[in-house]
Amino acid sequence: MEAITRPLPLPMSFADGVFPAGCPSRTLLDHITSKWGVLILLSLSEGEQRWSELRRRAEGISEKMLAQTLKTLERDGLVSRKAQPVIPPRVDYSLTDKGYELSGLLVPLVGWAFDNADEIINGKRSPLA
Amino acid sequence: MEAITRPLPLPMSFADGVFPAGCPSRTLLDHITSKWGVLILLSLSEGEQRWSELRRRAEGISEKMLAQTLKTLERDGLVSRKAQPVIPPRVDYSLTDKGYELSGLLVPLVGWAFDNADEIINGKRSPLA
DNA sequence: CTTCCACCTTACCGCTAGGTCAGTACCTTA
DNA sequence: TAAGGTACTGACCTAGCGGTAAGGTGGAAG
Repeated sequence: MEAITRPLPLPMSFADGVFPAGCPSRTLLDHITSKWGVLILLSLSEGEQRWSELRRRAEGISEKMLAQTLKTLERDGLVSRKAQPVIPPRVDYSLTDKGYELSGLLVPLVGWAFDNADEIINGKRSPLA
Repeated sequence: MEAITRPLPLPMSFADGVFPAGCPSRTLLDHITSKWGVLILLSLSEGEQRWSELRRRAEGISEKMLAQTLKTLERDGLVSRKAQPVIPPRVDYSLTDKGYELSGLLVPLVGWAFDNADEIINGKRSPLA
C-alpha cells in the first residue's frame, strides 16, 4: 500500500543505473536466474549429488532440461561434473568455488521467496497477526 | 576445474531439498527472477522513478514488457504505483517495504553477476594474475 | 530372453515470453 | 500546422524455452 521513500542504502551502483543491454552480465544473469538454474544451484548447495538425485529434488524437471541446465552451469564454471567409468554409470555433480560463492547469495533470496510466497501469491496477509 | 567438497554451510534447508512443483514459491521466484523483473527491482532499489526513467535505465526493454512487469510486481505488492492526475501524466514507481526487503537480497546477487560476468562468459580467467 | 536401471542424446513441437507497431489523450514547443 | 513528449493499451507475430517421447549402452535381476 504505502511506499516508503527510503534513503536507498545502495552499496554499489551500476554505471548510471542497471547495466547495458547485450553485455555479459545479462547473459550470466539469465543463466543463474533461469527457471531450473536456480533450483539446481540451490540443490547442489547442500552438497555433491548424482543425476537421479537432482532429478528427484528439482521436482518437475525433465531429463532434457536437467542435462541442458547442468551443461550450461558447467560451461560457466559454476558446477563441476565428475563421471566415473563404472557400470552402471555414476556421475557426481557439485559446485565449484564460484558456484559456492553464488549459492551463498542465492540461498537467502530463495529463502525469502519461500517465506513470503504464500502471503504474496495468494492473498494471505500476515498469517500470524 | 577442481571442485571442493565443502561442508556446505547451509543455514536452512527446504523440506528434503528444493520445494515442490506448482507451489507459490515457484511462481514468486519466476516473477522476481524474470528477465526484466530483476532489472526493474534493481533500478527501483535506488529510489522512486518515473515510467520513462525506468524505460531508459532498463536498457532494451519494450514498453509492453515494462508495463507488464510493473503490473506483476505491483500485484505482488513489491512495487507501488502513484499516478498524479496532471497533464502531461506523471506516474511514480517505488519499492514497497517487501520490495526493499527483496532488493536487499537481489542487489548483492546482481553485483556478483556483474563482477564475474566477464570472466565467466568470455573465457577471461583472472584478469589480474 | 526380456526388463529395468543409470545416464544421457536427439528429434519433434507447442506455448508463451517477449518484440514490433499502431493508436490514444492532452499539452508544449517550433 | 506539425511534431514531440508522457503514459499507456491492444493486435499481431516469432524465436526459443521447455515438454514429451524415443533411442542407446551395458550390466544385473527376473
